[in-house]
Amino acid sequence: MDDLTKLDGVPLYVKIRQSLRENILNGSYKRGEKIPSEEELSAQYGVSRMTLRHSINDLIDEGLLYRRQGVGTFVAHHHLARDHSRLTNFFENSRMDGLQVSEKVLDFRQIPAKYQVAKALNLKEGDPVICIKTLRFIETEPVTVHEAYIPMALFSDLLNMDIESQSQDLWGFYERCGYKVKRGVQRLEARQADEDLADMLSMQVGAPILYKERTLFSEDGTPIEFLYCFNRGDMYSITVSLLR
Amino acid sequence: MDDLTKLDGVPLYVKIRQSLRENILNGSYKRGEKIPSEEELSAQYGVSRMTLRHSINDLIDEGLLYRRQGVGTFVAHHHLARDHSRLTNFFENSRMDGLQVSEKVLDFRQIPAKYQVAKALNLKEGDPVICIKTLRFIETEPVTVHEAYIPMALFSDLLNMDIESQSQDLWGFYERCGYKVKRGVQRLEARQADEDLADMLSMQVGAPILYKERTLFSEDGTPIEFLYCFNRGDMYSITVSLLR
DNA sequence: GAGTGGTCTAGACCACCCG
DNA sequence: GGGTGGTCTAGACCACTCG
Repeated sequence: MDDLTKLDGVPLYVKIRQSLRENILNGSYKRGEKIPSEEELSAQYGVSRMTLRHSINDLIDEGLLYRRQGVGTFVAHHHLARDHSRLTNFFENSRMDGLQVSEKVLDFRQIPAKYQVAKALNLKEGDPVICIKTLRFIETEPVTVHEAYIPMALFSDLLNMDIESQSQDLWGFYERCGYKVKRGVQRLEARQADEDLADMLSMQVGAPILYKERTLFSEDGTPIEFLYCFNRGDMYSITVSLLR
Repeated sequence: MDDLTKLDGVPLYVKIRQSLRENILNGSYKRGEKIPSEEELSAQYGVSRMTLRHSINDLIDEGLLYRRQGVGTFVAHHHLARDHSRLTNFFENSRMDGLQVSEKVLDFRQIPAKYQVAKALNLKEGDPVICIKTLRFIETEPVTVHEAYIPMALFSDLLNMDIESQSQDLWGFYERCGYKVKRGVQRLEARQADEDLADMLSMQVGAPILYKERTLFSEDGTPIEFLYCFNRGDMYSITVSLLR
């Protein structure tokens, strides 16, 4: 039993979680039905009940299972698409949908932080930040103007690099600097295109824009990036899933 | 030790979690700093390490702490506002901000489900649903047209009730019927007001609308409600926080 | 090597739900 | 009363990080 852990370095609760997930997804455990009790399953997998509960807790967090005290553990009726409960980035998202995406760098330089940027990044007004402004395309159509600000104090290396090679994988760059993206807070508004935006996004002045402000944080809570994002209303929607 | 559990019925890990949370929020444990090791803390609280880890895991989920294997457990630098990572409803939200909110019922009747509604609620096209359409006001300003559909099969009781008394607490009504709101998936778009919307929301035709579609689910994954929501762009924004 | 978190055990008693 | 999940223990060994 413990041998299994040691052989491949994969914890038992991860293997059991995977096994249970397969049973749920392939229908061995049917939607709405009770799965075997924790005692039964721990005997079946040859582990202690605590270990088995670790696996089940993970699957409950994913929304695949739910518990009713004194009754049992059940398969949820509806399985939420996992993608939408997670923070993802534009290029990941679009490429998963099989779309051709590209971008053009409009601006890239160090500037002093304005009030809102400084506040979001936990800096003082005027502290140095790097501004990366890009225009993003899906299949040759311009869809998004993207204006990101990152603290110079954390990411000054970027100025010595070729921005064209980094701009499509900023999150990877952050991670290589020791700041892995873990959480984000975003605010969404409906706006209208002004002349500049209309021009860049090939739309009419006054056409709807899905406006997004977002701050990204690493696991330790350091603000990594503050972003303004202007999305063509007719080409772009945002899906999120939330817990009560 | 166990006495504590029995006296008031509050589990130890909940008490310890609360104690740790207080130490973090009042600054006894400072942002970015290491808290005592798990062994130390479990001795301090007089519990086993597994119980202590239960408390810490909860605080990590909340974003207050993070772990680094082989190093220690640390207080996160930034504490996300908890409100925004959770599904909340209009009246809760606005009243917490101290605003006067009200609503007018525009439509309330049983109809056959159209394709999109049926699909979201896991019904067949034409299955009976209840439509509740309302206009919502903040401080006498109309801000939202709200069009909810709920399965007749689950909530037929509503037809015998006074909708005016229930419409501001639909989630409470769902819960009293045995379906507690637990998860939701929403999709957001920027649109423009057509003549009807412009009229209802006292705005000009073509003005920006933050459009939202949302499906609510109970813990067991049953779809409870499907919603179309048209929000005045100049009065309404939506904030969400997400995990990577 | 010392200290830390990651995993795991083999039990135990309790609270809850249902027939 | 019997079955279920909820909580808890007192250890153990491992993997990782750092000085």
